Formats: sequence, C-alpha cells, structure tokens
Amino acid sequence: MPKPEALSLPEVPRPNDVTSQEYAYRRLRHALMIGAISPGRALTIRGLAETVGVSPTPVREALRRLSSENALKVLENRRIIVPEMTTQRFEELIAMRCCVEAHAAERALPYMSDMKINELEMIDARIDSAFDAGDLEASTSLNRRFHTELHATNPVPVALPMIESLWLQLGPFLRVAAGYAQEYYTIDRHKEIIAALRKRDSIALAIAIESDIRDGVGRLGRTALRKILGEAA
Amino acid sequence: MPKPEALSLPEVPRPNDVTSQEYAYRRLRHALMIGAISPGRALTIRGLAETVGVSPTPVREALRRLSSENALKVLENRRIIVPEMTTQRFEELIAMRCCVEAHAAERALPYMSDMKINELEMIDARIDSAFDAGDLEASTSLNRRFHTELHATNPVPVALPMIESLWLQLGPFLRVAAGYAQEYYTIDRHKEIIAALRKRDSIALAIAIESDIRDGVGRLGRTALRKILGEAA
DNA sequence: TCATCACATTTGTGATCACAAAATAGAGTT
DNA sequence: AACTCTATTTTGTGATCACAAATGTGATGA
Repeated sequence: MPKPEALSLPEVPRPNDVTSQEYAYRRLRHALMIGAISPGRALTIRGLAETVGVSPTPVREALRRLSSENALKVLENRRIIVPEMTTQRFEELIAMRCCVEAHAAERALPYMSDMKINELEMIDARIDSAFDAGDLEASTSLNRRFHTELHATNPVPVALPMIESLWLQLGPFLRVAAGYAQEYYTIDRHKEIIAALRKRDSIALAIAIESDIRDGVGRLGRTALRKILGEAA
Repeated sequence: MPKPEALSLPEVPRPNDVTSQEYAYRRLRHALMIGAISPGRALTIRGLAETVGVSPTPVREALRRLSSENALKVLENRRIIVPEMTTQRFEELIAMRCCVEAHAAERALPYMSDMKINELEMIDARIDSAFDAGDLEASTSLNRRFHTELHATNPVPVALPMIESLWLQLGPFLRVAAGYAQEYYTIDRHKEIIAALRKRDSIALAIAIESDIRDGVGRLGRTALRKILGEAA
C-alpha cells in the first residue's frame, strides 16, 4: 500500500548555485502561491524531503522561513499545516492588501519613469493575450510580475516582502473554489493603474489599486467562501 | 587571545518546553529589538551557537526565521548581517509603520471594549511611572506591550507580524545614537490614542497613531541619522 | 611598499543518527 | 459496538560529521 498521501509540488527551475534549502523553499513557496496545496494540509519534514529530493535539514529551514512569512502555521504539537481560511481572516487579508499595496504604489510613484510605465503596459498587454489564448498559467505568472515590477520601482522596496506575504496567505485558499484558482489573478484593473501612473495622480492610483484588489481577488474569494461555507452548512 | 569579537545577547527566560531553535530565535530577536546589536554586524552560526549554548542546527533555523522577517540580511556570500540603515530606508520604514499601524488600529477599533481601553490606559500609566523612575528598560518593554495589546484586540491580527517586522528592522539602527536607544520608545502620544479610542473616532485614532510614530521614533531616528551621516562626512 | 600566490582557518551547507514525544493501530475488556 | 490500554510507527528535534567555498595569513617577489 502506498503512503496515505503523497504531496506533489510543481517543478521549478533549479540553477546550479542555489542551495538545497533555497530550492526546497522555492518549490514550496511556488506551490502555495498558485494554490497547489489546500488549506489545512499537514506537511511533514520527511515527506517533503523525499518529494523535493533533499535531506530533512534544508526542508526544515525552508519550513521555518515560510512560517515566518505566515504562509504556514506551526501548531502546538509542532505539526506544520497550511492555515485554514475564515471569512474574517479573508476580509482582513484583503483590507491589508489594499492598505499596503496602495501605500507601496504611492511610494513608488516618484520613481516611476515613462519608460517604466511603458514596461508595465507591455506586461499588461501580454497578460491579456495570454488570457485570451487560454494560457492561465502564463497570465497568472505575468500578473505577479506586473505587481512586483510596480512595487519594486521603489529603490528601497520595504513593502515588497509584506505584499508577498499577503499573497502567500491568500494563495492556498483560492484553490478551494476549483475553477477559480487561476482565474482570480486575471480579472484586473491594470488599465486604470497605468492611466493613474501616467497622470502621476497618486489619489487615482490608490483607488485603482484598491479596485484591482477588491474586484479581482476580493469578489472571487467571497464567492469561494460562500461556496465552502454553504457546503459546510 | 580571545576571539576577535564575542557577541553577547541579553538573557531571556527559557520555559522548559521551548525548543532550542525557539530559544535561539527569542534571544536574537530580543537583542535586535532593543538595539543590542549594531547595524552591519556579521553573525556566524557557530559563534551564535556557542553564545546561546546550543548546536549550530537550531541556530540556523532561527537565523532563517529572522531573515524572513527582514530583521537580518543574507548576503550573496551567504554571510548573515544586521542590515545597514540609510536615510531612504529609514523614511520608508517610518512611512510604512504609519500606514500599517494606523490601519491596524482602525481595524481593531470595532472590537475595542471600554474594559480594554482601561487596560491600555493602565499600561500607559505604568509606562509614565517607569519612565519617571528612570527605568527605561521597563518603560520600553511596556511600550511594546501597549502597541501589541492595541493591535491584538483584533481577533484576527493579520497586521501584528508585519508591525513586529517593522519594529525589528528599526530596532538595531537606533542603537547607533547611543543615549537614544532606549529613550526613543518613550516619547509617546498614548494619551491622544486613548482619547480617540474612547470617542471611537477612527480618524482621530489614525492621526494619533501617526503622530506617535513620527514624533517618537521618527524625530529621534532622524537626529541619529544626521549624527551618523555627519560623522561619516 | 605593494602585489601575488600558497597554505591554514573559518564558515555555511547538508546528510545522518539518536532520542523523545506524538500519532496510529490493534488487542482486549466491558 | 464502544472504550481503554499497550505496542508499533511516525514525526520533530538537535547534535555531529564531512565537504566545499570563502576568508584570512604570511611569505616571496618585483
């Protein structure tokens, strides 16, 4: 009889110079980000070690990192799980995304060159064509790139790790509404964001960012939540 | 001849059931938070292991955690250091604190009972008397407690780890202006915060929080920065 | 005085092992 | 059939060791 449950993690490229610990971290992080692991899933060190193909030591370090990013939760029994989602937590996460990402965008605005805005516009165009071509994986990946490029325009990107932490916390949950998992990253208001950037209008920028979040992840997340809670009732 | 540099970490209580990894984490974290380690300080695994009294393995995990909280920086050579502070980074951190802590306080407001507000007021009174008595360590510790209690009133404290990460990033830097290290935590606007809480006035609350940050850490930090940059020039 | 090269030391990394606690399974009893 | 207690397995934890890369040291040369 095979192991009760074998967790499969999507492959990610491994350059020659990355440590085992870093590789394990990237595999797990990517899996969490795209919703490949469901909330509540318990993770074992040895199990992951086998999946990733390294020894337990580097896996433990990767798990600690993810725990510190609040992507994983360490229970009192020392077992490590993907956190469960609740309506309250979801609302808090969305509200926090609005707060931090709007702030980060405003803080990036002074450093935003026309060239940079053109770059963002190009990425957005590629998102649209990937989406039209039905390539959800590409459009999801490009969407992340759009936001990262936007916030990383600030030469001192203090906000970036916080934003990524929030994305990581939201990622696993959106898997629960099966078909929505990929789709949710793709309903966007990037056109409005770019327009606000061009006008150097920080008020409009903050509004566009908030709309992007609340209309995209927010709406789909709420749908998913209703679905789960409905099923549970 | 003794080792070139032996890092001494302030003691922290160690309950029986905490793991070595958790203990190493707490020692280091506390040291960083109160400014016991200067920016730029390089940390070695073996060195810390000896200081803390555990083997290298748990120390490595503790270092990974702190790195993920952006309290430590992993260089390309894999050496781990306490990040340096710059004027830009300082301003970004302060601005981020204003953004996140104001948001968190507003989010906590609906859950704020009169009893809870009384608790906060009592803590604030103890801060004042500790400060008057010249017990800077106690007043610093109570100040942290004040903010933690405030933000943790929200039953789903998504903001808390982010705020703590920001405090951790600011902690080491304030040591550089020697005398200010402890003092900066004690110039506060807690009275205004409590008044806003009582009125359930979220606008006034956000303003009070921001004033607390900008008048306290902000001003002292800028003084310290000028001092360093002046010395460097 | 400065640069260069060889050697010793330090340091991060990761695999392995031993140990204890927790979870699981199974037998026995009520 | 439900419960309890015991034995087995699984799991997290932490120390140790081997290895390779980075760092530091010192002698030799221009």
